[in-house]
Amino acid sequence: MQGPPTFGSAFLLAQLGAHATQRFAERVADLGLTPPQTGLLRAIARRPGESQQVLAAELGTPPTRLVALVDGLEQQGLIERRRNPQDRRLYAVFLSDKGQETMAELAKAGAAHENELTAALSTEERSTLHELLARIAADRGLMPGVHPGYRT
Amino acid sequence: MQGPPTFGSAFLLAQLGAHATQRFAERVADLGLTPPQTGLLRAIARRPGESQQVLAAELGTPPTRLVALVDGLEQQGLIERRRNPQDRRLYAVFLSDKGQETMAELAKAGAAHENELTAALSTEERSTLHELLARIAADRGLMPGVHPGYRT
DNA sequence: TATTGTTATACTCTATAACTATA
DNA sequence: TATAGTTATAGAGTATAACAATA
Repeated sequence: MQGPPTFGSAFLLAQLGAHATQRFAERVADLGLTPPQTGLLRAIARRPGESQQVLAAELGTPPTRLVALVDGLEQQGLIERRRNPQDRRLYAVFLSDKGQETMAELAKAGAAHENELTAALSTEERSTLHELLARIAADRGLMPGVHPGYRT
Repeated sequence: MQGPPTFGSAFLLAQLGAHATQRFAERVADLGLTPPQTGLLRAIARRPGESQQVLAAELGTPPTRLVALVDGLEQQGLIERRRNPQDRRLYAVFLSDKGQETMAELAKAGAAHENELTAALSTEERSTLHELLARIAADRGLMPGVHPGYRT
């Protein structure tokens, strides 16, 4: 008998997703970061100079939550808040040089994480997996690169 | 250029895993349950009459956390605590008739969840995905059916 | 003295609402 | 009056430690 497996792909996705999140958290903790902070850092790197409101909207998180995240990154000297002279209510958020370096380290950590997680698969199987996962993510309406953990 | 994709399979797994968890939580909320409660209910169905200590060990969660979970299921009349006459410190935990019915509804919800999540894939692609995910889960040392969310 | 289950407590993460300063 | 950012507060969810009953 084949039929639907006892633990289907939906459960495996939830299980592996939680595992992946946990392992990633351990890796970035070595850099002094939390997973939400890394997502924000990437967003700032992609669109430097945006206001906190724009960043919050892009990540799909309440602006209040962003304050603490930005605070943490700023205290570590990874980003800079600069007042916008045209409209002094706004900050423009930028990566510092140290932030750029951290981004490079994050890329390394991400690659190591990717390799560890897919170690059981051949090169061809890895690309098959990636294609299937990307198709599901698109079908389910998930934004590329935006983790649902931010969502309101 | 091919190379490593910007958002690799590790990120897609985390993203899809969080999405799957969220959707599943919405579905079981209709049955008045939380995801951790459904995991416990399944564990009790698989091994009826075990003590809370054994159940906690099986799920990999602190025994103190199990108390609230068991309380919730008991208050809904889905399970029964029965004192063990040989050792009156222990409870033996069983599914009630209503609990059996809820298990059947959970199976239906799980199947609908599975179909929704893999809607973008053909039958053959679904089995390919399942095989690859199961291989990764085994390689990463994940227990079949045990969600890392329980882990200490 | 050890073990099962429980309660009390604290900590983390996040959201909601109220506030300030600028416009 | 409206908007950007902030602070205060409260609510989940979970872990750790202390406790009562039984062995």
